Amino acid sequence: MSEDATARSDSPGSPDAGEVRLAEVEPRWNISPSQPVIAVIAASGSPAGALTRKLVWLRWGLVPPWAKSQPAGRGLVNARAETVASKPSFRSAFAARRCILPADGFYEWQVTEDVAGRRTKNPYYARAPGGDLLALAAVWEEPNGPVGAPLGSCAVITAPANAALAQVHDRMPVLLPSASWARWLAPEPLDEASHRELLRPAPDGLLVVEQVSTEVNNPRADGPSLIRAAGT
DNA sequence: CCAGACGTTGTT
DNA sequence: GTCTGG
DNA sequence: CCAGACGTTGTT
DNA sequence: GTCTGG
Repeated sequence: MSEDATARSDSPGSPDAGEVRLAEVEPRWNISPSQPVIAVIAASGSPAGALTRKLVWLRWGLVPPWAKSQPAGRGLVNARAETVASKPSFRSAFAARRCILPADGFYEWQVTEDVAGRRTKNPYYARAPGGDLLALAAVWEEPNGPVGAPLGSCAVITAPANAALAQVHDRMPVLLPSASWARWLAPEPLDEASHRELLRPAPDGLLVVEQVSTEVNNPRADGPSLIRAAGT
């Protein structure tokens, strides 16, 4: 699966790499792993009970804190809601560095086999019916190496697909309702009850899911036409 | 004890 | 850093 | 996530 | 098949 979200994203400038300057953000329609995404995190030093937030650029593909630097691969793109609290790669991030990736929607791929046994990958775009931004739950890490990796990194948390998406794929990103944003972003461990309450599949009816052109299968393709429903 | 993995998705 | 496997 | 590349010595 | 790049 992939949360190739249509967050508004662009390459950060060298100075202030992690700082988001909204006026310079360009819209994106095909964000894939390894690329910068905009994340909402708790501002450091915000007092408990008076959380302040800030926007930062993170690279999609979490690099665990014990890794010396950016690994060869793409990093850890997803973390399962069922295991994110205990896996060594995510445990510390889940305890102290939860974040939200704002996105207008996300893609999921339906893999099917035709009669000849060939696999086809058909993309679907999921979004809120009213056009509201979605809040994708994620965890993040600070950059590890001394120099060379200016951005932090993040992994999207997934849960079992809800009914709206189950026909397309068996997993989906965890989507957080606004009422839970503050609790999710607070930089301290989540109690077990909150963990179970927040990290579950989105309610059915939250999303409209439409098939889109396989044009989006090319990671270099971008533009508003990618989210146009197929056949329209 | 030390060495080596540490993640997911999807595919076989 | 921490857990798992040998 | 998907798409596309994947390699070196030595020869033309 | 597997890795890299986007």
